[in-house]
Amino acid sequence: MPPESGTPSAPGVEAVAEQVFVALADPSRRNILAALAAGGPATATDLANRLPITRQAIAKHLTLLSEAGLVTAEHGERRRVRFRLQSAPMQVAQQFLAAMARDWDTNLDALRNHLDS
Amino acid sequence: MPPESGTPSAPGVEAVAEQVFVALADPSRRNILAALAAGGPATATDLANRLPITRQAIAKHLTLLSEAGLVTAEHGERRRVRFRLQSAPMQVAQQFLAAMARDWDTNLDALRNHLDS
DNA sequence: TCCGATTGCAACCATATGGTTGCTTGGACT
DNA sequence: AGTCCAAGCAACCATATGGTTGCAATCGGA
Repeated sequence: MPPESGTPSAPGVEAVAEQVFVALADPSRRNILAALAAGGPATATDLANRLPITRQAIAKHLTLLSEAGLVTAEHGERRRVRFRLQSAPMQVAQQFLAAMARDWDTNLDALRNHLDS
Repeated sequence: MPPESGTPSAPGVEAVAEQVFVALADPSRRNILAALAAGGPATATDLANRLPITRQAIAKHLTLLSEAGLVTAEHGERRRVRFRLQSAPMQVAQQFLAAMARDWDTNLDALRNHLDS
């Protein structure tokens, strides 16, 4: 049986969560996401005007964010590519965190009960 | 005004969240945490028996996890050091994720309203 | 047609990261 | 005293990562 249900090509909850964690672990990436949240969809060069790093660095981060599903690239007129935020993977990661924390506390309780017996 | 309330030496929500993201971005670190969740508090050598990496690698990961607040080191008898899970930072990171996703959707709504006007 | 602006691609660089081997330290037990 | 086992420390290595510069391709407009 496949490890996941839903869309046939679903990468798995943990895989999505890992990509989100990797993405959010970097400050520059968080800055890019914050800029997109504040100013709406934008291109790489547009972001390069507001952030202290070069356009190419931003482009690399955007491909990583795109692979993580946190942004989607929409090709518009005049060869421009606008990137839009996508909150779905973050909610997956959030569920993953919640399940992990719950698992920890559950097993801690089980350990406590074991020590009582 | 200080950026945070609560304990005077509080590192800030984003800083805690970043450390959690960094910690959880690595599979070996997640394996260590899973082993601790499954078997209860354990030492580095104990974990090295269950995981496919060396004790020293695990020790490095444990110091990182300890700095992130995800585990606490308790020194016992005969120079043993046991590591115990700590779920509090994960809940902080979870709140951070939730706030971020909410912020994204809020600003997307604001953009939509702006386009309507 | 030429120019400016924008995207994509490639090479390169410095540092961080994950992991290993090897050695020392330090008890606890015989 | 000698031995065994666990922990700490240090050097080292390969690769990943974040960032840069430079260049080619492509489009719209003067």
